[in-house]
Amino acid sequence: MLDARHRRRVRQALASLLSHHGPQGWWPVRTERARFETQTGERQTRGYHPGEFDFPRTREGRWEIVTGAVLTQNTAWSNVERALDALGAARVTAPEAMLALDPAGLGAIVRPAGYFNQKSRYLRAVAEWFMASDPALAAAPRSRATLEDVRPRLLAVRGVGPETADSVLLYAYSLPTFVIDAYTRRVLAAHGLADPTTPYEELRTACEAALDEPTAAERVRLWQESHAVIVEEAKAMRRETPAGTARRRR
DNA sequence: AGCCAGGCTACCG
DNA sequence: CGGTAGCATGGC
Repeated sequence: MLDARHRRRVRQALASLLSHHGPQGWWPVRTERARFETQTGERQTRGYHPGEFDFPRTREGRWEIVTGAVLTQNTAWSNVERALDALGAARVTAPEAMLALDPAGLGAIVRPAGYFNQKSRYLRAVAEWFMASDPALAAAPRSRATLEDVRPRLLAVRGVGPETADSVLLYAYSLPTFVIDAYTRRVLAAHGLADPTTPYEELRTACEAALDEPTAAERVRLWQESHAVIVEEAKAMRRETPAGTARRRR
């Protein structure tokens, strides 16, 4: 997995996925994209911004990514959208607004995303982190040093594990870290590139080594797009072999 | 009718 | 360390 030949195969597989699926424009930031649409008159749904890498542009957008990253834990994105809609309808779109509610009240709003008792507690915990950390982080250099400073402290927040942390750092703050999730493991395994049980940190450093780029900005763009096309590919794989059909052949 | 979904915590040996 | 139960809704 870590030798030069495997790194090359990972890079080739990613290049193929990138050209096959095309620009993705992750992470979807619905509120900001809506504002952008009105300004330009473009019609683009669901907040994705393919080919543009300067999102999110606002505190509200960064917080929406944090919220979505927590809500999507082991949960279909369609259910997360329902919960985000409910938060918007209730005007609970800032960390301060979530902390102003009691946990049960917040849980009632995010109910469609499932695990709502846990997730309302997680959201309140990460709201505290966000209010304390976002001002400096938004202005910090998008460097490995910034990443290594903030990542352990984000991981210390209740409800934030490695995938949630890396999604926030990569997509809300454009920091150079690679997101490993169930999709990543499935796609790598399908290409015979990694054992899906490989520990998180090991997979992350391996993917980062395989998909290195000359500059920090290019690295972040590649890693943002890579995770997005891995998700597309994994969903395509699922459509071709739905659960229950001959996954286990012989 | 089940099985599954972009995890994480707590607890066990 | 590796393994597992519990958490919950909506789609197929």
